[in-house]
Amino acid sequence: MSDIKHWADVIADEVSSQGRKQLVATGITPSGHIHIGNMREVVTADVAYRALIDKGEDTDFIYIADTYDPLRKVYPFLDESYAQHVGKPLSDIPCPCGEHKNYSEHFLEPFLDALEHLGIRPKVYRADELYKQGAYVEAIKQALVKRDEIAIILQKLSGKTPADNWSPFNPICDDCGKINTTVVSGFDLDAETVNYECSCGRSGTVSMNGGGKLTWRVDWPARWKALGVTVEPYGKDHASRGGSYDTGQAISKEIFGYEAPYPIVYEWIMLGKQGAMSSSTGVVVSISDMLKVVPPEVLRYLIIRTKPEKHIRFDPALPLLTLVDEFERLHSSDKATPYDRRMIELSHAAGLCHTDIPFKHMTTIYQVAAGDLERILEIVHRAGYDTSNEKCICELAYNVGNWLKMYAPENAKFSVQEDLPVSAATLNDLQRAFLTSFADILERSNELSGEQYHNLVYSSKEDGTELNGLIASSMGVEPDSLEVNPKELFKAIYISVLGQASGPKAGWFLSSLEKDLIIKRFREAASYRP
RNA sequence: GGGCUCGUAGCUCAGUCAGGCAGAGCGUCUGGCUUUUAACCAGACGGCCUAGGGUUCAAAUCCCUACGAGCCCGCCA
Repeated sequence: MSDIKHWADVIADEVSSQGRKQLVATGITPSGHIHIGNMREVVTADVAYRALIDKGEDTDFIYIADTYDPLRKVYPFLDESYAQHVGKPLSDIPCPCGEHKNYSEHFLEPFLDALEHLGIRPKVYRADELYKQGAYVEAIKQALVKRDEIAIILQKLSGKTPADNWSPFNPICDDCGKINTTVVSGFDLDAETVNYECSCGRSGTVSMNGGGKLTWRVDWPARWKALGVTVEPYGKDHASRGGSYDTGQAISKEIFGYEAPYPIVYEWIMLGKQGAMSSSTGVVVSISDMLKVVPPEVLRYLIIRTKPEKHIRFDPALPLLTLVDEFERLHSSDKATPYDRRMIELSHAAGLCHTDIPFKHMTTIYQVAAGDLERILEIVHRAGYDTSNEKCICELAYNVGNWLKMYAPENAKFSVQEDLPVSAATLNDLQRAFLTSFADILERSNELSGEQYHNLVYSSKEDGTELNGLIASSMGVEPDSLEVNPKELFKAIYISVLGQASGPKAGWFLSSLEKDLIIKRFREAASYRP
C-alpha cells in the first residue's frame, strides 16, 4: 500500500491552488498551563504547513496568542487575589510569578520555548498587540455598522438570539479595566472610537486601536480576513453545527467578504483511562513535563501518526515506552514504507539527537547504574553501543530517569530487595545447588567484573569447570549426568535478589552489587524452605 | 432534546474521501542466534471490519437505522 498518503499531504493537496499565498494559522489562549492537548493544535498546524511547503506552495505559518481575552475565572492554580482581575484582558493582568511582563506572558513563554524544541517556528502574534496596532480597525468598523446582520447570522446558525444591547465589539473600561462588563452606546467611524457604559458606573470612549476587542465569534473571522488565513486547525468544540466555525464562516463571507480557511478539525487527547485532557478537571500532562521524558520527535510522532479527527489515547506509563520504541524502530528500519518515512520526516524536530540505544534498554541500564551517569556510560560502552555522542546518551538518560521517577509503573522498575523475597520458596533443587555453589566460589574470589560474573554463570553447564563440579556434588550426581539450563539459573538469581523471574543483564547487574550481599542472599535463598 | 466525531486482531491504530483478496506495530506462542535475560533475528497464532437493513457484479469503504464511546450546543476555543 504505497499509495497511502499521510493526512497532512492530503490536506496540502486539497488546499493548494495556483498562485494563492497560503497562510496556516493557529492560536491558543494562554490563560493557564499549556498541555499536550493544546499541543495537538500547533503540531497539526505545523504539519500542514510543512506539507504545503513540501508541495512547493508559497506558505506562511502564524501563531496568534489570544492575550486580549479576558480572564474567565480564578483558576485553581491562582490565588484569591486574582478575583479582582477576572474580566480583564490577560495582557493587562500581573504575572503570577512576578518574573514576566504580564499574566499571558507567564504561560506563553514556556510554551514558545517548547515550540522551539519541537521544531515549530511560526511567526508569533499577540492579540493585544494586533489590536493596538490597528490591524482590526477595518473589521471593527464593518462589524459595528453591520451589527444587525451579524446578529441575524448568529441567531440563524446558533439558534441563540443576541441580547438587544449586544455588540460585536467589547470595549475595555478605562476605569475598572474589564472587558466583559461594558455595553456599547455608540461609535464614531471617522474618529475610530467607541462609546460605552460599564457596569462599574463608568461611561467613556475608547479607541478602536486597542481600546477593546471583537467578541470571539466575530474576532475569529475578522482575523482570517485581516491576516489572510487560508488553513486553520481547531478543536472539535468549534466544529459542531452552529458552533463558532459555522458562524465564523458565514460572518467571514457575508460581512467581511472573505472565504473561511480550510478547516482541520481535531479531536482531544485522552489521558490514559482518565478521559479527556482538560485544565479544568486537572487531567493534564504539561508539555514541559513531557519534554523531560521523551525526545520532541516522539511527541510530534504521537500526534502525527493519528488523523486529526480521531482521538489519541495517551498514556505516559508503559504505553509511552512502546511509542518511543515504535518510533525508534521506524527511524532505523530499512523496511520502512514511504508512508513511514514520511511520518518520520514530519516528526523531525529541532536539534536531532540520536543514539542507537533503545529507550527501553536504557531503563534497565539506568536502574542498574542507579542513575549514575559515569556508570551508565561505562555500561553502555561495555554493551558495545556507540559512545561517541556522549551528550545524546546523557540526554536519553535524563529522559529515562525522569520517566522512571514520574510515570514508570512498578513492574518496569526493579530494586534490590532488602530481605529475601518469599518467591525464593519456588526454587528447585538445581537452582538451590547453583546458588550455594556460586556463593562458595564468590567467597574465595576477588571482586569480579560484569563479564566475569556472566561467564561464571555459563561455566555451570560445561563439564570440568569448578561451578559445574560443585553443583553436581551438591546435588549428589555425577557431573556427566548433570543437565544445566542457564536460563533457570538466571531466574534463580533474579528471584533471590529482585523477587522477580527476570531482570537486567545478570552479569553486569551482579557486578553492580556488593559481593558480600550476593553471597549472603544466595545462601539464604538456597536454604529457604518455609 | 439537537448536532459533530469515532467504532477494524488481545492492545494502539492504518485502510473509508475515489467500492475490487482484511493490513501494520505491539503483545502472545514457537523456533533461531552454540555469551542465551527486559537485546537481536525468523515464523506462527490472531478478525461476523460494533449490529441490522439497503444500493451494487462486488461494501470495512456508499445510503438508512440501532447500539456503544467522546465532545459541542451556557457567545465561552
